[in-house]
Amino acid sequence: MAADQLSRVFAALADPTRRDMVARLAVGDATVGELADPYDVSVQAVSKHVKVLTDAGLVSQTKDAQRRPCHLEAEVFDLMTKWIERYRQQAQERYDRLDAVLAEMRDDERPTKHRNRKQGAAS
Amino acid sequence: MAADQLSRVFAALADPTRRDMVARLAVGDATVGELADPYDVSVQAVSKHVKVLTDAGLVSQTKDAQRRPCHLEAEVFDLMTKWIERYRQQAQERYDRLDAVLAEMRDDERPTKHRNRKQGAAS
DNA sequence: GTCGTTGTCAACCATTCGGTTGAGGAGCCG
DNA sequence: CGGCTCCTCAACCGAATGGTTGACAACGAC
Repeated sequence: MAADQLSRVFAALADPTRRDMVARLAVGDATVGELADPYDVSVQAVSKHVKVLTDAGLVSQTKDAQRRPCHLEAEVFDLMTKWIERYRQQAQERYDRLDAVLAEMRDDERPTKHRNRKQGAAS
Repeated sequence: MAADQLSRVFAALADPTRRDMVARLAVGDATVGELADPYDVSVQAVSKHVKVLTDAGLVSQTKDAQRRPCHLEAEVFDLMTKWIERYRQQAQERYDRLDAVLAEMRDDERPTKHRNRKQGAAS
């Protein structure tokens, strides 16, 4: 199983239908039936999708008679954003520094092809 | 198949191993073998992971003799961030100004029964 | 109470996924 | 050339996924 929350969140959003549901829920809460409406799949399938979103912490459900209004939880988005930003920044940084590194390498060696690969082990 | 890029990106990052690889690549480029090193899985499995990341646009590979140095592509992160931010903001907004306003706006639609429900409808 | 609505659970099916092993292509080195 | 390294492709396997249908619990409406 996906185990950790981040995995569950990403997995949940990997499905276009579920992303679409999130988009809809961003506008306002909706019951399972309302969520199911735009799609030609069965209500059970939608119920499953909602469960996936709920397990991921993206959605919470309350009770309203037989209905189960779904509410979008904004906090989990921060979890993703944090992860993404972290590595995006590192990658960007590294990219920005690339010129310097390349210049140095260029200066250091002539095109003897590879001699000492691996800039991989940085820091 | 997942079809669109956003789906592929999210699906790619849904796997902890692949997220880990991204984390590693954020530090610096690495060959497939170097990527495989920390894990107890076969090189072929890692190669598959790299392919998934590549198909998602998160990673690019170049040629260096037999090696295939992997490079993290920062741009795709923006695609995700954009999507996330969009709906996070909507959800947050909606949360901030509470249901009262929307419930009022929506009070007129009320289909014959149960008027009690929240602001479920989206156009 | 009975009926209709709403949603979930369970079982099943086809496909996908992450892993394996085996084969082999590409490229350096001796 | 032959051998070694690095990596990918192909086939296979078990588990998870997304969908279906059928049953049924919960609840309001009559």
